[in-house]
Amino acid sequence: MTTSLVIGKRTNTRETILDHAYALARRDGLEGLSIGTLATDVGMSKSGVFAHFGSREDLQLAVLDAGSHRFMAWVLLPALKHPRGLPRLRAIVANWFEWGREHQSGCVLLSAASEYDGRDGALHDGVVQQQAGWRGELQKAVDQAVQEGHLGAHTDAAQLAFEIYALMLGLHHDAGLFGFDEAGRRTTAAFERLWRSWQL
Amino acid sequence: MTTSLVIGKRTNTRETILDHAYALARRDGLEGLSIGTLATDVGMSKSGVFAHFGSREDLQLAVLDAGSHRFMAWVLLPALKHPRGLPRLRAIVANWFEWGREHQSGCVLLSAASEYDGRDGALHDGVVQQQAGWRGELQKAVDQAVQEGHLGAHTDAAQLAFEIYALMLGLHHDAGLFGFDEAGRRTTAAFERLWRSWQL
DNA sequence: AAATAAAACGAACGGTCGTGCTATTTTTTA
DNA sequence: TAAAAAATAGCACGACCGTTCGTTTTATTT
Repeated sequence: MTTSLVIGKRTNTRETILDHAYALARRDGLEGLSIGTLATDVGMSKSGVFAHFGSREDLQLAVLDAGSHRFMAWVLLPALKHPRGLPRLRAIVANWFEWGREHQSGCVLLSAASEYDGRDGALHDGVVQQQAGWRGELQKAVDQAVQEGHLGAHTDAAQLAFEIYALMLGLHHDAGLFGFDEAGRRTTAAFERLWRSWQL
Repeated sequence: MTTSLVIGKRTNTRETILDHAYALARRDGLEGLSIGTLATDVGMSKSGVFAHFGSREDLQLAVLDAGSHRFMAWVLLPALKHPRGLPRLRAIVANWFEWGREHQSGCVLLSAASEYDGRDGALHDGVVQQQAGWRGELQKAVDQAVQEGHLGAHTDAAQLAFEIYALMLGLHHDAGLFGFDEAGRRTTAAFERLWRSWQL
């Protein structure tokens, strides 16, 4: 009677652990994530959880990776159904905005960026790689909008990507401290001005 | 033979401790600040340091306050020598930019904002109060620029303050991850566009 | 059903954490 | 200079940290 899921038990509980770890890291950051708390939360023993990752750092890296995948699945993938150019770019921003609403009580990727920007090590490298990758995707979307003629041919894609990112940082910041509603209004207004100023 | 500094020994060493604590918190955040490490760093016993604050939370609050004062002394105060309006506003931004250069390896206020935005307690309240206060100062400077006729009368001061803040978040973010030089260029370019678009 | 492999547990390790407490040293006051 | 007060050190506490290891349970294979 071999039920034998193709995924295997190991992969399965590992996924469960990562779910809980991701949730905990949203509140306390990757640096605040402890194996003991995580084990209690997931209903396992400390050593049982530990065995799945081999070290705390590997756990943190796995959570970072999980966060990256979730972000892409939420923000980038759905936007690919929209036509290349400005429609897709605006879809990315809209999805990102909703991601911000969902994660106003803490985003793993963003807190990781500020936790590890100053030091070195595997986590720093992972964060830089993740951030550079996402910035690249964003820049690519801008580039396509230029190619499609939706933005001026002289547009500096890296510059616009930076400004888009800065506005989303403003959204997360203000949403976390002062509430999402007002932060969302300000961000929306800023984006309207942004599109207008780059379309000419 | 009473040398008797007016400041008193207590205030004096407390200031020394806060200096070291501030430096440590720049790298590890307020949450990563530990009394043992701090005591070693300042060359005192753990309990000796502890006695100056009564609790770790009070120490963290004191460091937050110290950071706030340093920021104001660096960014706002020197700008007050410039004439009200756009000159002073631009001076604020310029000083803030230089503050960013100096603090690219971690800013206590900014990391505190992302550390405590999600939870509650005295530190959360302190961070919100500090951030709201600074945003208020920024908004006031914008308001004055409107009154002086340097910005259009229809200018939404809170909106412009938000966008200025967002760009500085972008600067800190990119400087920490990708280096200050490119981040500084992008931020400068973004500000040029920003001033132009609000001056009309 | 028996043998084998995988997974989770439980206890313990050396460390560090924040925090009390009492003693000792240093500074200030008289 | 002696007495009073303030500042610091030293030590211990319970709790939690990441990690290791041997045992026990669970799942897979023969």
